[in-house]
Amino acid sequence: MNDVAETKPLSKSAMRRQRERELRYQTILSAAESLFAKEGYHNTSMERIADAAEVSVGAVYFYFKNKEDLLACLIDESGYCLRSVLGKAFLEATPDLEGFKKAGHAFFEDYCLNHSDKLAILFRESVGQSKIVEERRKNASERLIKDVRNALEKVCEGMNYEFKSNLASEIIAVSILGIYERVAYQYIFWQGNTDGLKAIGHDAVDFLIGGIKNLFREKECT
Amino acid sequence: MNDVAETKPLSKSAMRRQRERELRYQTILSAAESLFAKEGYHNTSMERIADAAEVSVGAVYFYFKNKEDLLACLIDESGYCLRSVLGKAFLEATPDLEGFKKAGHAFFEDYCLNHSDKLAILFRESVGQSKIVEERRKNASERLIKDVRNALEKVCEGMNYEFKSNLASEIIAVSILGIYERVAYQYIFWQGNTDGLKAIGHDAVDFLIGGIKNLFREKECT
Amino acid sequence: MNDVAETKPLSKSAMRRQRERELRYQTILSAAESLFAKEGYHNTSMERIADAAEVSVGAVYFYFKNKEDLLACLIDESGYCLRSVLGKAFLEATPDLEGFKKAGHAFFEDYCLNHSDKLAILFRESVGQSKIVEERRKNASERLIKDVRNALEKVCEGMNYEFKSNLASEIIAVSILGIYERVAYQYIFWQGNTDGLKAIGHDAVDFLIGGIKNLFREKECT
Amino acid sequence: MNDVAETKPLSKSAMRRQRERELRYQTILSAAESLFAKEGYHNTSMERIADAAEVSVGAVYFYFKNKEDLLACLIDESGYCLRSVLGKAFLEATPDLEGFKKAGHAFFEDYCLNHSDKLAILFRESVGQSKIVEERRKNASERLIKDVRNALEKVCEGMNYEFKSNLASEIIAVSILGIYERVAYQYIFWQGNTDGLKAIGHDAVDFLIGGIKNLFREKECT
DNA sequence: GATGAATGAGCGTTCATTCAT
DNA sequence: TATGAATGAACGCTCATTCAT
Repeated sequence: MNDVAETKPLSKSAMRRQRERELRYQTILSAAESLFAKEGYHNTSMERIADAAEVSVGAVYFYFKNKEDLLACLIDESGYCLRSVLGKAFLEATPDLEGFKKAGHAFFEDYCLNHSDKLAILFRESVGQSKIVEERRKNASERLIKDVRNALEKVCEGMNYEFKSNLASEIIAVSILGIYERVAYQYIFWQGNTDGLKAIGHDAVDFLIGGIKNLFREKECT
Repeated sequence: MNDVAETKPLSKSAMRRQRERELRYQTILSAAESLFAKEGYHNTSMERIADAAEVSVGAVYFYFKNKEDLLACLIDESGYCLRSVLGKAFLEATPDLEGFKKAGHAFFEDYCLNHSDKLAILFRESVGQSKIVEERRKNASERLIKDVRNALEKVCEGMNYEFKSNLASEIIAVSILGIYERVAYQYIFWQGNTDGLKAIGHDAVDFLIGGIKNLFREKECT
Repeated sequence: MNDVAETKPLSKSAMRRQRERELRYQTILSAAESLFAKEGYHNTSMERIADAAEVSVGAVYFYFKNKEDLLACLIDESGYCLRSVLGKAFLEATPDLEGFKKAGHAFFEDYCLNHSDKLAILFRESVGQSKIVEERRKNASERLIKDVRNALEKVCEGMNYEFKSNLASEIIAVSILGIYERVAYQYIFWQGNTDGLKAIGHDAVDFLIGGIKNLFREKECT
Repeated sequence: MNDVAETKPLSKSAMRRQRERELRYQTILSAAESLFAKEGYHNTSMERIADAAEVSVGAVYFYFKNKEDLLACLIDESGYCLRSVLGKAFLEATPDLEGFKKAGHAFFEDYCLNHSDKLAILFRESVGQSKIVEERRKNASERLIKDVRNALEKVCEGMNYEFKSNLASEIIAVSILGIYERVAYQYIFWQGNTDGLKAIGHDAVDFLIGGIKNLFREKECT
């Protein structure tokens, strides 16, 4: 695992194997993602995943410890993807609340629509499955919360605001994620209303912006 | 068949049987609720439920069609209980946003703490289990949304406000529930932070009040 | 159980009870017959039978020892009914082979069509169920065989024939029943061809008449 | 996908696996056959079959869809075996009614005695079990009927006979099978009279030969 | 006599996981 | 590395039968 030592003498065939390994890994993960999202975690057997990935059951176990691990990896991936989508939106925005608007729209118009399997994994299929899975969801959630809090801090600084309470920034972050999750659940999973998502997202973003503002106050002079 | 005639002469033994039936029903339901919440839906076998309720497996199947039905009934109960808690808070409040504050605090300080098993059923154990269960959750959710929207309408009238958009009242309702759910999940299920829930709830309520306001505007004069 | 002693002092209410008892017994038996024939013995639960007979499960067990007993009684009834149908045909016929023709037609045109539930019980639902049931079927079969052999003996006498072998009369009887059973099974249960049954029966009867003749020979003079 | 190319290079280990697979399949099927025949279909649990075949329950389900499938396969096998036994007898006979005599004797003296488990499956254990099983029995029956009718046609041609009616050949076939079935049932399953089967078969064959003749007539000159 | 709630052994079936090849 | 047959514990569910009322 020493990168320097390993990097050089990698023969061509070894490199090809490496590439194939990663390809296989991703193929299996994708197959699982799609099946978990479409059929449900418990309705998807390991054999079914192997079939869909066009490998043997044994191969799935070569790349993943077990079924739970497969789900855990998908949670990580889905969480990472969501952070990317939101992060990109924040980066492109001015350091005021515009970032939160952009991020909100990115969630509803990009993540929900273009990564709906990941959405399903993160907010539906991985819920209440086991200690380990719940731990992974918690971690993914915490990373997201941290990102949002960082963005929040920047806004604070940029606008000379402070939080009304110690907890405020965390509560804001959790609340925003709650809104994302539930609005998506309601309109994507339950109503399949993908067309109206832009308008829905618009109001949801307005709501959360109002919420943020209400936990800010202008910084007192010292 | 004559209701009046039939109602009265219900013999004492028949009445006792009726009572016992309902008691048994509730005993089983409670056992299942507790086990589902504590061990997880999939980790709880029907035999385990029967044992906990001190009845035979067959008895469980006499009162409930199957395991799924047990969960569906628990969803209904949990949803109903939540509506009661929130409804009571609204009733005791003035017809302005105070109702939403009271309801929020009721959720965090009453429902989350005194009905944590129901919380777990509604927001964790019943997620992503099956078509039928999801349908039941959706229905429970819709009833809650309707309640919140009704409360919203009253505030509108009482304060001469109107919604910024057609969707606004629904989005508000969904968002509030999203905040409830996620904040509860974060601090109860993941952090087990029951002591701080009052403070947490306080900020969360502030957040959602800000959100609501941001989707209101003063009614234009005609 | 002494018939003479019991017969006289039967009070009116006792008689009514007796009648009701027999009515109930028959109602349950009919319900079971219909359900066994239509849904299959194993697909019919005791509860289902009780429902159909509009009595409680306990009542069924009051009149019948168990499910097996219900089937055994139905076998007896079905066998008795078949004997009646065939016996009547024999009685109305001349003491030559005409009786066998009439009996054959009676089987296909009366028993198969008017007592198809009994047919199903006797030839389908009771097959291979248990030692006891099989014993009952054997007994029913033996009574039928005896009847047929008696008819055969009469034809022998009347026409001055004798059997080619000791076994002949039994084999004839068994074979005739085999033809009845299988032809009925083929055209009723498998093809549902009730309309063509007359023509079918005609050929089947011709076949068995030929068979009988082939095991007869003219009695040698002594 | 090229059959010629693919057939050859089947590696030795692959071939051995193939052989083992088929062996296992047959072992399980045999175990089931024996148990179904001896204990009855409903009294035989899948676990019992697995034990008898010295494999795990899972292995049984690897080779067969379910218990019903096991029975269905056994029906096919039993039907095929019976066709072989009868077919061989017909082939060895002259193209007159001798074939039907030989086939009859083959049934009673070969099939009934050497394949009594198959006899039990075909005529006892598979009766009235389910839609699917009944369908399989019907198919097996139809193939047998077709064979017999073919043999009948040949006799017709060879002896310049014709059938008395359109239905005749089918009725003959069905009747013959009915005689086989019932005679076997009576003397094997009910009386366990294996010793007398030759004599019994002799008379039964005489009976059915008489039956056939009675549905033939000499072809009219044109 | 009649009821129907309660029992609980037993069954068919699934599927995550392993391991010899 | 890759295969896929084999495992077997575990589960949901059924239903004939009983028995207190």
